[in-house]
Amino acid sequence: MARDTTQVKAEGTETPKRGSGSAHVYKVLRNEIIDLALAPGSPMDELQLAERFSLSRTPIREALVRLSVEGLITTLPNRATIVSNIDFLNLSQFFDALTLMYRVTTRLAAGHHNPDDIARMRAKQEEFTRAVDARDALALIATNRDFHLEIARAGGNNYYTELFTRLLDENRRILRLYYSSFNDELPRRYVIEHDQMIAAIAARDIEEADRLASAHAEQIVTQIQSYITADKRVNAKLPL
Amino acid sequence: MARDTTQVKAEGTETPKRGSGSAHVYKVLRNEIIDLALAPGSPMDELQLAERFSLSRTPIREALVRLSVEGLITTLPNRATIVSNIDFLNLSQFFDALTLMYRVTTRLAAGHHNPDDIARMRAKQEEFTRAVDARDALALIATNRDFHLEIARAGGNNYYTELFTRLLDENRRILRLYYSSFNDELPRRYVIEHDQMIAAIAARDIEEADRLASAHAEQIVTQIQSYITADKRVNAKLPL
DNA sequence: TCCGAAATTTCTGTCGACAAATAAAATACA
DNA sequence: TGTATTTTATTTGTCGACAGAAATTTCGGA
Repeated sequence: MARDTTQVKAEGTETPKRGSGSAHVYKVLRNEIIDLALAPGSPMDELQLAERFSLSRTPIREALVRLSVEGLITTLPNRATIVSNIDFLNLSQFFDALTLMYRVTTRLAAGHHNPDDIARMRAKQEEFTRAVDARDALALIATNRDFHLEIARAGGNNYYTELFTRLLDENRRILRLYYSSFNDELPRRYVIEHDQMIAAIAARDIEEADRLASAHAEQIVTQIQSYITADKRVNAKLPL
Repeated sequence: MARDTTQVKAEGTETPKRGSGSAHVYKVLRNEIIDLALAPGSPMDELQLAERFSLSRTPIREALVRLSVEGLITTLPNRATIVSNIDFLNLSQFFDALTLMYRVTTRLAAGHHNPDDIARMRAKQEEFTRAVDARDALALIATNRDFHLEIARAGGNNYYTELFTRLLDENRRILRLYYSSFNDELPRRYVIEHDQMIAAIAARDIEEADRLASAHAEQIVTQIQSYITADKRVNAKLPL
């Protein structure tokens, strides 16, 4: 019973606040999808979700539409909507876009940032370092995402930040598949690379920031690729 | 009465087809927003739209959520949802992203295309040329968009195609403001540049394709900028 | 026992209605 | 006459219900 997720009580158990219903459902489901608490392919029954969140089907439906636009779920017309599969066939597209966004956002951050941005990056980097020290693979994946999003925000281009968010979330979903095979080597290197990136951005050295971002992206891409090729059950994940 | 758009009859007046209601509303509204038939800031009354499309509020609402996620409309909580303003303050973000997508998609097309792709590009380019010959500014804007989207599709990266679609639609919206001030010079040049781009892509000359895409983007950006600076009523469009 | 058609069930898409929240109008007061 | 407050009206957010489509089950025939 993969869909038997724990009941979610409305936060505070007080005023559920008019209009917040669908937003709440959206956030919860989104996190569950990204964290793979809801497996790709698992059905999203509206009636079941309505019961779980103690809401009518209408706000549930609104949340599902939002998720659908973002590509996190797929709706079969007149049939069940399911959690979107991770598309292992188009991974190269994904890697290409991810690398480009790493580079572009880092470049922009190097050019556009203000002191507050650097402070925020350092804070996120500290969280990331803590996750590495604690050998908490899940927190590591999440904080790494947040760190790079902070750079994107500092870059100040919303079009890039939005696409990058999507890509990093998808990345988080993929990495989540392999979190058990994490070793200690790579994360250590990531900590160092992150520090270098912050330094280059703070120094407004665009070319150096770009170089570091490229190398960092390369690391992550090859890491994922090695996980995938090492996975003997790869055929189990290929959507047919 | 800017919102008094012509009544839309269900296509064919036959079977409205279950499940197509909201999709239809979405498409129609999307086009009207992009074509500026619905002016930025104009309210999207659900009841009014329901009456206009002869539907209940539910499918209307679903379409509005879709548009909202794409940023085409803005929803004030518990209040009217309005057509999003064109953000003249963040134009540089827009130009930056547009230029990058022009370049990246053209590069990918030069590397990934197959013969069918070239044929499709030529077809779109022919439509564009016809619009230029007919001095039809509106068709010119639309067919230019379609031409470049065809290149993006040939490139084969859905992440880029999606972002590029958004950017080109936003561009179409901006250009629509200035269609009356179009002269004959620039479109002629665009026809030539488009032909050169097709040739470079067909020859799989990635660097040349990139160079042409950059130049093309530069043209368009400076064109828009000159329109904006020449517009004395610029303050009327600044969202306050 | 196995296969195909009919019946049933399940779930989505749509509808009309009600309640909360905001905006607009009306009223009271200085 | 101008401003603050109450009242009304409009509009969104949510709900329960119904009808159509698919999937599932049941039933009949070979």
